[in-house]
Amino acid sequence: MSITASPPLEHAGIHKRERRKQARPQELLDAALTLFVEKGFAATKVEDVAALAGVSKGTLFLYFSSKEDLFKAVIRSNLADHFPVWNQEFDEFQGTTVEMLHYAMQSWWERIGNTTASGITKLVTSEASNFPDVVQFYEVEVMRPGHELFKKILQRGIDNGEFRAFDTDNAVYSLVSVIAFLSMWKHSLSPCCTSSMLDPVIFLRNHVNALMHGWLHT
Amino acid sequence: MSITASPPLEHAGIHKRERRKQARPQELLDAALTLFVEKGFAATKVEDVAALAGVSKGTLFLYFSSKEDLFKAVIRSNLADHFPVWNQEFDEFQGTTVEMLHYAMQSWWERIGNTTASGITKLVTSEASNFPDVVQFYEVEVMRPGHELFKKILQRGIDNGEFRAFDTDNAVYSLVSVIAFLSMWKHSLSPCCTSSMLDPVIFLRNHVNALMHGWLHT
Amino acid sequence: MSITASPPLEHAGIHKRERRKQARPQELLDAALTLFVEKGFAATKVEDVAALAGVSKGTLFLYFSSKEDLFKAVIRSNLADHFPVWNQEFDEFQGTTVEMLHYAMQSWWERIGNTTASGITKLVTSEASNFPDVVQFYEVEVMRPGHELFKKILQRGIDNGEFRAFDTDNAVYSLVSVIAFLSMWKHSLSPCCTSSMLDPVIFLRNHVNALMHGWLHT
Amino acid sequence: MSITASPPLEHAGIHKRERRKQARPQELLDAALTLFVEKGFAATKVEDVAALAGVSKGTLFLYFSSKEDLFKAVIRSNLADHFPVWNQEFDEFQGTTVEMLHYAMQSWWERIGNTTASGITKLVTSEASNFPDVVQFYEVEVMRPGHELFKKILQRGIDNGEFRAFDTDNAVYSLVSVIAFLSMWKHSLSPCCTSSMLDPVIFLRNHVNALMHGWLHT
DNA sequence: TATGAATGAGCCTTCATTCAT
DNA sequence: CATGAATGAAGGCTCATTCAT
Repeated sequence: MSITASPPLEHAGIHKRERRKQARPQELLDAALTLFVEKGFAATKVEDVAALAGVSKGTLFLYFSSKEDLFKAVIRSNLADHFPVWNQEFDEFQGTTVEMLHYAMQSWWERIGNTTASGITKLVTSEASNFPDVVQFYEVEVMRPGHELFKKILQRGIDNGEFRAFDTDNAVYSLVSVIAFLSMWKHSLSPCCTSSMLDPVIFLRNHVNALMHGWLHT
Repeated sequence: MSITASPPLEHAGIHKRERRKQARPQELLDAALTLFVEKGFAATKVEDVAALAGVSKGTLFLYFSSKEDLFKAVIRSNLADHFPVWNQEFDEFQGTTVEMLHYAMQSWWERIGNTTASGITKLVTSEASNFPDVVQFYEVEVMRPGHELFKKILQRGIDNGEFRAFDTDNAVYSLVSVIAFLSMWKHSLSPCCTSSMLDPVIFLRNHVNALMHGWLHT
Repeated sequence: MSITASPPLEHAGIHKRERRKQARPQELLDAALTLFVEKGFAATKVEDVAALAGVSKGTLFLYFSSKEDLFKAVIRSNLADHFPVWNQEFDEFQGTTVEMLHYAMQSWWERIGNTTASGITKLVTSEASNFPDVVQFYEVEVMRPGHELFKKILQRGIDNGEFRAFDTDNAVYSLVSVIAFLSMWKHSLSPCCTSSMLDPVIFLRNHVNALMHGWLHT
Repeated sequence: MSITASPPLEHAGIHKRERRKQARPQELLDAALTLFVEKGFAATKVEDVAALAGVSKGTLFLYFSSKEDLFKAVIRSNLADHFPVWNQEFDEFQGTTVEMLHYAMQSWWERIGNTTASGITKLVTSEASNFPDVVQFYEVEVMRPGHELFKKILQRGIDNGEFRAFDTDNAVYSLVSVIAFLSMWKHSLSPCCTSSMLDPVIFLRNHVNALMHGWLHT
């Protein structure tokens, strides 16, 4: 639940104060994620992050040495944790590759996309040029593993004869692009666009279906 | 129509200085677009915008009452000019709808995507929640007309029997999402990601091909 | 009587912990003196003082109500203990006044100058205008007794015919100034000046000799 | 008079505003010197420096990139300018070396000691360990040239037979120490010590006399 | 007593905005 | 119209001080 899997604390030795101390970093990271995603990095004041986490300005600096450090920690703590799980799910998956692709997209939406966590994508995109090293981190820890995972899925489909052979590298971007798009949509456009309804679940199903009919043997 | 190019004005009785005077606002808008896209709104200093436009800080405020006003003007001035042309091209287009879709995507890349203009998309997305009214613009001036244009194209395909009947509203997003994705890619990730090669022209062709095979009659 | 040395207490019924408790204030004063002299009052953090004394930040405030209070206590506790001894030594001194002056200067260097205690002089000087009342202490407790002691020595020399009559008040400053100078030298310049060698013992001997014999040919 | 010897500005082209701009740095340096000497570096707020110079906080940062930069500029601008003059005066001096020494000390007092500039010595001493590079600068630009100048004077006295041969290196410190002492006295002790009168001019004369003639009966 | 997590006033620094020239 | 020196509100960060444990 927290970053550092913490042993049960209910026993005698741990006081309320101490329990707060251990929870603080995550509370601050959550608050920061919310505000960074909502207003952008520069437009968010550390004081507001602290307030949202229920602490004072000074407390934040007990746990993060600077606003930028907080930014990196936010990105780090919300990424990359899912890939081990997903890679394992991929290895153990029993159904067809078609089902697998649908499952992958839908579970992304449920676990990430429909969550504040997808704001990270928007955040990294928005602030990329101001924090090149963060982008490096994002590329290595998120983009590349994600790309590889999708590529493996597509290759599985080709290998077992479901799909005809095609350029999987480019095809991955056809999947990734809607993930990026829905991240933007959720955190940027949709809150402001009263019209323009879009049901992500249906959209994802249709999108994958359309692509796959193009990839299937005729 | 590009950022730096200006149509020859020597024929009229306009002196060089006066020409500069008239060009000022546009030069400032171009400079602002460049920097806002590159660094974000908050991280861009008006002084740098002025410097890039070749004028002093004070001059900028002769034309735009505030930094926020400049931001909105940047968005406004870079929107919506293309749709009349595209709508006309659509009406006059002679080939198949498949060809038409490829043409639409490729010409978007050539005229917008591969240009500073696509930075608008990134910009609006990045700063959306701080400027809700700007998103309103964008929705009315860009997203909605774009959606309608693609929808008309898809409907044309259905009407003339090329495509089977399908949910065109959602299908449009399968096209729009890659446009959004490539805008982000060009202005955020690709400048920082040394690896992860992506050829937009090939990607767009493959993407449309895959989708259409899904949309075609089997 | 030196800063760190503490007389053996084991004989009494005082336990180790209690001994620590009684030693706390002095340990804090020693730590504060060290850091105040080294970095100045403002640049010294109370947390560092506490850490150097081996206690927590909170403990420091159990003994001193504020950083300023700590500062004043540092000055107070390091002053004035030497003059009774020196006055007695003066009264009992058997040799010539020339010998006496040399002895006074050399023993100042050994007992004070070459010790953290001379940092007090630097400290008072550096922070004087921010703590005028501290300077009052210092004047009454150190400068005035010191001046009187030197004046008595010089007067002794005049009285017993070793010296010709001269303005002893001003002459005292010729002695005091090198004491002040060596205090500064030890705690400010010499740690930073790799070149500029100065041997205080030799310098003090030469200085006193010069004052007494002069540089001219007789 | 100012740092960058400025051409006469009274002619037409220079407006009031521009004249201020050229005067600002020196005004700020003067204000900073005053406050740094009076309260120390850390205890001085840049806002107070700006206020004393008659400008706003922001203006100060137009001319100095940081408080530390201002500190270094203060030290730099008030030092080292006198040595060329003094070296020349030494070369052209006609009288005896005894007269020369008296002249050197008295003119130091008039031109530096009795001025805010002597506060620099106190300032460097107080903040030495926090700004080691400043001390390096001070040693090279001030202490060393000063030492050499005095040494040349003493050597002149030995060479022309006025003085007997003695250790000039150490003797220089007998002169330098009173310079340091009077700097401290003026800026630290004397403002707080209502008693303890000290007339620097008389003290300097007596000090030099004593060093040269000694206190003993001949 | 001792601890150290928490606080928040205060300071350095930035930068959008103004205005005298 | 254009300039750029000047402003001052705002925000990141520090650190003396408090207080629950």
